[in-house]
Amino acid sequence: MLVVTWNVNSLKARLERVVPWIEANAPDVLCLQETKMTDEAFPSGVFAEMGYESAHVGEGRWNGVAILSRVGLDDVVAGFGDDLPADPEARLMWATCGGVRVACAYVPNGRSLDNDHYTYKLAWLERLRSALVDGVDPTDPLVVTGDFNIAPDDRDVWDPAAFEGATHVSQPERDALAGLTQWGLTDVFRQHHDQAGLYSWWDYRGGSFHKGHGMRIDLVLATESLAQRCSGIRIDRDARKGKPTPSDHAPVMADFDTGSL
DNA sequence: ATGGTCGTTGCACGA
Repeated sequence: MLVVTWNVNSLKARLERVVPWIEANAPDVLCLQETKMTDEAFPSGVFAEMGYESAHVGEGRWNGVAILSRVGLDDVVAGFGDDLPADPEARLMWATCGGVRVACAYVPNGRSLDNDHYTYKLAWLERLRSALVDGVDPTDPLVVTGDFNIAPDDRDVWDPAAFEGATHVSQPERDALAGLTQWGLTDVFRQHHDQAGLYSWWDYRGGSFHKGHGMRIDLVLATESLAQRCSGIRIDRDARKGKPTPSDHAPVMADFDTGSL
């Protein structure tokens, strides 16, 4: 089962890149972030014509997440699925696809360490951890994937020194991510790749992609029963190139041998 | 190609 996460930075603007990418790569499950559209505008008919069921949790101008699947799409839940007041922003959804529970997450950016949005980011991650603790059996096959807006360690940042005092690399953010892994999730990319310099996001500004100035912030986290079935994971840098304008994120593609699940 | 962002019911702000 090929599971992909891709922050598309507006599905409306990116549809002419996303459709041919799906045709070329045939993901079984495709998790999208930053669709930036309402549920009414979500092009479910386009995906249905390609053989995909889909569900979308959107709010309009900002945020928005979706899950596309050609291996079933059941028990869709918007948000954290807990009893607390709903998150005001459309950043999380769940579905069961091909026997795997899938969570598609767009973690808040944080903006800067002294910003209220950074506090929101840390609280959001803790709420996700609590939702896992309260609602998921860690021995079940679960993948939590999406744009985490966190570089797990310094190998995941083009110049760690340039990010001192900035978001995405701060210890509280990395600790919040560690809270998820301590619950039972594994960053499956690091099961297959040790080296530094493998990124999933490059700023549009200043020719960052051309210079190799990126970060690995789009993650595929899996529970142990699923992580041990991951046969490979790669980042499709080609999707960050060319015209029409690409997203500033590349798709991350993880293969799982789910036949025995 | 000797610089260099993109997206939004935008025209300032978030990423």
